[in-house]
Amino acid sequence: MIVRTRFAPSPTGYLHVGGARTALFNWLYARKHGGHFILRVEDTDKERNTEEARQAIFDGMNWLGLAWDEGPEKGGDHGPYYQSQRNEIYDTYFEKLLAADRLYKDGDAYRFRFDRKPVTMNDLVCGEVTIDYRDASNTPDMIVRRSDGSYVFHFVNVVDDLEMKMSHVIRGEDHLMNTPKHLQLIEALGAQPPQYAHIPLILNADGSKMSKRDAGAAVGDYPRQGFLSEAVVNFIALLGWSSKSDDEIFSLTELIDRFSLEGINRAPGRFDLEKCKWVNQQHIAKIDTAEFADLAKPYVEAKGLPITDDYLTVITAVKEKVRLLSEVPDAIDFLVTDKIDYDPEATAKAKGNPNAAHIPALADHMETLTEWSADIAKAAIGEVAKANGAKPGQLMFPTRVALSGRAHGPDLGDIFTILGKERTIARLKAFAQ
RNA sequence: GACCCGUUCGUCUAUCGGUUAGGACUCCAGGUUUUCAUCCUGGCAAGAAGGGUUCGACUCCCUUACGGGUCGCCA
Repeated sequence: MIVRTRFAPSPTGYLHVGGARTALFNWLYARKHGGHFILRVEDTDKERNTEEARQAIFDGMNWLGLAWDEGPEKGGDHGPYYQSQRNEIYDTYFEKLLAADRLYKDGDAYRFRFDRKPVTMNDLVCGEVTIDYRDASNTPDMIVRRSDGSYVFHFVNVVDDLEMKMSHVIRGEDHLMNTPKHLQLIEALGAQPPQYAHIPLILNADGSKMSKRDAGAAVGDYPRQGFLSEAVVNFIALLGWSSKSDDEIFSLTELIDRFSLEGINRAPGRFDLEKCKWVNQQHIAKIDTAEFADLAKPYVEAKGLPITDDYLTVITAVKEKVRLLSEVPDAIDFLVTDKIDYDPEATAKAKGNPNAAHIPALADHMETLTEWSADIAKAAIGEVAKANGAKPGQLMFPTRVALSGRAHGPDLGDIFTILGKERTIARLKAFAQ
């Protein structure tokens, strides 16, 4: 059997992390088993569909790196991949149900007559679940065709999964109660159902239901916030799935290698932005400097900062200091421009430090230097400190604040190297004033 | 309300009857870094409650509580 999975969003809003994770799990499962991953657009709700939403979903999928083997912009043997273009196919299946005497009119609409019996599904995540369809009050016959002649979700979704030869349907738990309906439809059509796996939903940090407006909900916000796509993929994979090992940082290919449906959890998970940032930091640490420099460049330019000749050196100095790409501009601004925002708290602390009194002496000493390097400049601190009966380390904090205006930042040696002798001395003198 | 799924540190999770209940994020304390960060070490912190079954239960069963989902001519 060839594994075929799909992601079937309706273009009515931006790509949500829950949807992204559903797409990811389907994609991973297909890749893991050498199968095919299909993208199908469920645009049967003409009222709510928008082109912007469709584009946002495609953009989100592309950014996450979840390429589809069949679908819009790609083609395939089971198209068209927009449900709005598949009406003739649905008509055929509708006729089949009609011929089987499973439909009856309700006004101008058509309802599907359920078999009044217990329906058991064998979910790959939830296990055996039985819904008793003898209780009609709980399971009223469902509309499959509206009075305007259009078909509803349950019907087209089932027809397409059959027509597109899906082997596995991995979807959100919000569909669990829909599955027996779909099973009934498939049985009435005399077809074999795919295997189902229902994954738990994603909640906000406080346990409330995550909606489109909540922080972290829209995949489209992540690039803007400075997340690496692979980190986001890594994080959402970990929300509701476990590799059953102590490892947590995975590349896309490592995820494919480790993924299995057995590792999916049953309880809904809460979205923890702090951990997501930590995962991002770990991924930043893993990529090489040149790639990091390229990724950070748009953020630097967006803030109006110049890309200096020594940009790579500057970037190297802060690579381990940031968790998000968007933090890069603030981390390097004092290195690539001469405008320094002196943090009041750090400045007060530095000025209050008795060793700050030696800053002018340090500047004077540095002016006598004929050569300049990180080591030479650091040695200068050592000498000035010793001459004044202080430890070198004690002079480093005031120096750091004098040069950067803040308490945290790159290695002092890196700062010396990037600023050079003249700018270093100028800043020391300015600070001492 | 009915039906379905679930419940291990604050959060994400490991454990598939026998463990001092392990790891990660966060937080705290040390150490490395002459500075910042990284990093390393240590610490705080959990089986919702009550009944069973069993020599033995976080693990299996029941009840209750709590959380989530579904009950559309939305998807």
